Amino acid sequence: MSQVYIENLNEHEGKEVTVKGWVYNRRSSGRIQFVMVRDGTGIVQGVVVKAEVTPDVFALVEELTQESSVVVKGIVRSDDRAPGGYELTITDLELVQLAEDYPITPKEHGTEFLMDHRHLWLRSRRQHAILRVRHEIIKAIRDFFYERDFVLIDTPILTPAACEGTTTLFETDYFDDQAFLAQSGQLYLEAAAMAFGRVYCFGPTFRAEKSKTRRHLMEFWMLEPEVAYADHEDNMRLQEDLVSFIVQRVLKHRRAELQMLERDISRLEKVVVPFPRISYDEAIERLQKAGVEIEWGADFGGGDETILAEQFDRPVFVHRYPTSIKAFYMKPDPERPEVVLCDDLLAPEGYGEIIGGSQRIDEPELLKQRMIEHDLAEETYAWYLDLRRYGSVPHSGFGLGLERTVAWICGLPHVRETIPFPRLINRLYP
RNA sequence: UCCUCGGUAGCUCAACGGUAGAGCACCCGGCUGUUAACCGGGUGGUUGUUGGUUCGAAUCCAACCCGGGGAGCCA
Repeated sequence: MSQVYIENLNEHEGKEVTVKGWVYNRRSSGRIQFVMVRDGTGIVQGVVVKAEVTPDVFALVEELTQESSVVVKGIVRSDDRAPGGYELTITDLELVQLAEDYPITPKEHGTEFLMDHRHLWLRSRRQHAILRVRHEIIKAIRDFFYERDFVLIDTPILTPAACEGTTTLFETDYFDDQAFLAQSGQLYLEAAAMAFGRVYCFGPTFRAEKSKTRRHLMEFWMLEPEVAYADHEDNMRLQEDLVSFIVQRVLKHRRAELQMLERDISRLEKVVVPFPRISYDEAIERLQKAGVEIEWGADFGGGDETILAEQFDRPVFVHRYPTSIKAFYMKPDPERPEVVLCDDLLAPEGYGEIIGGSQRIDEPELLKQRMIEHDLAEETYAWYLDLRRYGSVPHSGFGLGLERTVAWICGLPHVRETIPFPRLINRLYP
């Protein structure tokens, strides 16, 4: 008799199976005991009746502590009284290890305590639901780009210099030289786009900003596609296609997890193309109309983004920001050089910016000029300028923050639960 | 870095100038269908740290440490 996973128990009704897992909780009532067993795929209630097992097994079950590891034999029965619809009438139980007092009890805990025990917190149902949605989103992203014949290009994590000069980088020693942890793969990806046409990278990204908000991690995962010969409009279409594809996929495959998280699914069902597009100019007008004191030329704060996003029922593009507040590589609008061909995609319900994208400068002279303006060392970026010397073409790309996307789709108030081991400003443990 | 809220039992919290408490966890006992089971009993405290005010401080004051939320910055 081989191991059966709890998520497949319905295929074994009436049969005796072996489940290998951990004790989630235990209740007793004299001559009958209920042991909740989880195995990573689900939770099932085991019923131990004193008259139906050996005295040794019954006594052993009485000793079981939360999270003790056990191998359970039992008969699968359908029962309306059981959480999940199926339960296991236990015939035998083998203790693998008796767990010490488990810190995370079935009662409430504070965030600090749970974060200190993140390695154990991952065993809880809520964390399972979130991380399975994350898993589904990652799979959706990879499928989306595979189906569209993009090539995955892994960009380096150790880099010699900043991508966008303003951001703080984690510094490290590189054989007595200086190196930084990558804050973006974009520049390398532009090189790859000139080689392969349609490419993307998807990996960890590091920012040493002393940010302390619900939207920031020091280490987060970013998806960055880059497409040769794509202009700003093509870029936004790719973004909305991707985001709606991700949402549809999660709705299709992870509905149970969303329900466990008590996510308002109707809000997600509205996320279909096309997404509304408003210019930065229009966004400023909308904010001023809403009573926000903001002038043309200023960047938006988190609150401003929320006000804008609340005016729509699906993610909204804000495009053509002032050149002065955006990155050096963004291409100015030929008809209005004071703005660049860029876009931010703001998620609904106050989740803020999940994508930032732009068409890139393809003229060598302008790019060189911008790099001088931004005090970027020419020798460090010589290779990047080469891309404009040898067959330069219009091209565009964007970056999608995975954790913000997971937080939005799951309806979580904070990004820290969207990654297995979050790196926050004051947390490097566990 | 700044603003704001908080730190009391292993955990979640109460007591807000006058003997430091409850629920859960844990230990003992009871219960044949429990659903964060329930019922009875028990163990468990340098009230974040240091100093001050007071007859008396968890409580009031100051500094510091740690954490939550927010700002800036960004995905």
